[in-house]
Amino acid sequence: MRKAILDASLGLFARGGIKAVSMRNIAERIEYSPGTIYRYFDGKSAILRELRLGAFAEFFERIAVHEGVADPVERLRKAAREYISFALEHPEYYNLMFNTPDAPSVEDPDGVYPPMKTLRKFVEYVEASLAARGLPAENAQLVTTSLWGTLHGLSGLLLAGSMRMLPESQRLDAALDALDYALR
Amino acid sequence: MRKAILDASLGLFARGGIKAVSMRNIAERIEYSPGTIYRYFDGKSAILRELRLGAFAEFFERIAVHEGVADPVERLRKAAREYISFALEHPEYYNLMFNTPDAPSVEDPDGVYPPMKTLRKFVEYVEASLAARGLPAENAQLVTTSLWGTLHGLSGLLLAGSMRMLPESQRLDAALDALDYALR
Amino acid sequence: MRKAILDASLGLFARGGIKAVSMRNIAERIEYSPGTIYRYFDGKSAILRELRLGAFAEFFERIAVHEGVADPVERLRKAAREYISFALEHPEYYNLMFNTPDAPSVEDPDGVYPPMKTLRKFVEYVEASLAARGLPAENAQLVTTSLWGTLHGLSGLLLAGSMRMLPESQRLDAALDALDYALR
Amino acid sequence: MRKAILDASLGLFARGGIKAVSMRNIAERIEYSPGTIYRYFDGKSAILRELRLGAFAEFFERIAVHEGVADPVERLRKAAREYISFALEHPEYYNLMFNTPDAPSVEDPDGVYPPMKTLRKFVEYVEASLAARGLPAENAQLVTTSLWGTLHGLSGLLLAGSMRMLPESQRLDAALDALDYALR
DNA sequence: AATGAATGAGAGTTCATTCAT
DNA sequence: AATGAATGAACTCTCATTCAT
Repeated sequence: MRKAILDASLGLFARGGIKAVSMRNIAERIEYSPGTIYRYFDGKSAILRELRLGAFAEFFERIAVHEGVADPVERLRKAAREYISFALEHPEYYNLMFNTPDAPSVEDPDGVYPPMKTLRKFVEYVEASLAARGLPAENAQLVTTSLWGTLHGLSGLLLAGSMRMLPESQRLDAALDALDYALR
Repeated sequence: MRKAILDASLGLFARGGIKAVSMRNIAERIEYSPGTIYRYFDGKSAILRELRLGAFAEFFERIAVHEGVADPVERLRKAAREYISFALEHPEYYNLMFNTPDAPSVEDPDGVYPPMKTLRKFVEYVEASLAARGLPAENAQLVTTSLWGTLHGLSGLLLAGSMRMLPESQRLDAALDALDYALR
Repeated sequence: MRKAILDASLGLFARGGIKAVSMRNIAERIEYSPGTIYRYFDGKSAILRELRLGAFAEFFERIAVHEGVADPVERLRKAAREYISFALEHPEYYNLMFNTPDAPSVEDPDGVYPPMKTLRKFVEYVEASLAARGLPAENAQLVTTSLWGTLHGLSGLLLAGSMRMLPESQRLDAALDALDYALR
Repeated sequence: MRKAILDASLGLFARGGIKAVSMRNIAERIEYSPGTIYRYFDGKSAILRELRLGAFAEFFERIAVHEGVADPVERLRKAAREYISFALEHPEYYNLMFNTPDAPSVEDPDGVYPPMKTLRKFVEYVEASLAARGLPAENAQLVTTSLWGTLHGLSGLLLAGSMRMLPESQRLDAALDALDYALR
């Protein structure tokens, strides 16, 4: 039931952005009265918070899905592609995580901003990749920041339709090529 | 007078995000009545549209400021740094351009999404840089996409405070290092 | 127009207590939309505040109406009777002043709780009365407190219907006799 | 169990006035569901009614506690002081009895407004006091009304903070002095 | 005996917009 | 050119109450 509310909220968000997520709209979608929602959530903020937490969790799962790949470089490359794939497949999640200025901030139990978990995973992969190539580990942070910025930027551009200099069919490939390029 | 309205709107946006930009608030700031604004703009959307167009224009100016630099590589590097500087110095412009999902979309007279103009400038710089290094021009589009993504991503991360894994004092340097790294 | 709003509010208060004073009800009474009220008042609190201030002012006027009476004792006696008359004639004012726990507190420009003004007038009258009888002025404060308490108490009892031990016709007289008694 | 509900309600009333007494809040305090309360009471009004009846009963007990005092005048004086003490020690009861306009009216089984019982006790004490001083009993009603009014008024003023013309430390003494004064 | 689910009404407030003057 | 007045819809949230289980 909390699930139904969250689903409805997510659906509204996907269609009309954060402005479309109102208690009234949610209530209408789930075909309950507005007041009922307050049995399951403390208020609008609580809903958005949970939604964002869920998005971050889902995101992390997707990034870590190639954990088992043996070759560190390949593992990193797959994780990076997964990042972009996720953004394209779940634009509503991605926007909710990174492009919703008005959303209430969320902190996980450690008081850490949620994407940190994913970021640390990337650092780990980068370190392994550097080691595999016999490069010094000291640059791991730097390389990860660069990569992370590239991933975030490409995703943002793809989602915002800011890559319209390219025909639609080529956009994803272009982004992935750019990514490979950034990865050397 | 249109200017006054736009200034007021921008000020409101800077302080409280898009939610703070209301006709009432604008009217109060310029010390006119709400209705008066409609003499100069068709409505709230028109104001935001113009504001965004102005932001894109300003943005382009800043990026092109190093046009006169002789060394193509240095020119590119300076433009790239200018990108990030602009985002940090004018977060309200940057957010209005790229991080305001609810804002009405703007197209310039050619029906082109405004950042394209800036993007093309980058392509130009990249091509010159590649040529200067004796590299084939065919990769220019690709390199630019990668660079653009990185710039957009790093700016977004800096503005959103998503680089909290680093102490504040190091964030900008880290981003610039990552940028240099991406530029080789 | 502010007047119309205040009148409507007072009417609602008189009929149904503070709970009946809602923005919606006021709007309905004045036959305007709820939003319109906000052109004239900052909100519900502002309305209630003004209403209370008006009540206190009206109250003071009534108490001071016998200012010109020459005999100090008679002047005091008349003021005291006026107190009770006011409470009975304008129960909505009296209740708004003294029996509306949820009402927002009001302070006059000097930061003084408004009934103080009336209270000081009573002190003045009491002092004059004591002097007229050759009694020491040092007891003025004490006598006034006693008298004020009696007036407040009798008014409260009359308004709350707590004097039902007496037939209705005798209540006011009984209270006034009690008052005279208290005044010696 | 009814007790638990009433206790919870009283606690809520004490903290936040009548607005804080909601079925939801009560349910939360007793750690039952809102619906359960309806097994024990017909609704919110029934709870408040019972609460008020209890308050009046408690009040009466306190007033009558000096029943055994031999000297009639002293007995009356003690009862009067008890009145004010009770109001100060149990403001929640006192306010519920006399200063809660929205509360449902209560009538005891004889169809009598509950404070009548206490009032009659006062009449009794006053009559005895008059007799002890050799004064005619016919004035008893009158004297009692005056005294009752004074007690009610002083209590109300003390509770409402309307005696701010005096420093806090002196307020109670001033009220008691005024009371003694009224009692001659 | 108790719950959990749900409702419908109502609260205060803000908004973009219109329009006669 | 500008205002002041007004609207109607939207917003989040709380409430007393009911009722099948």
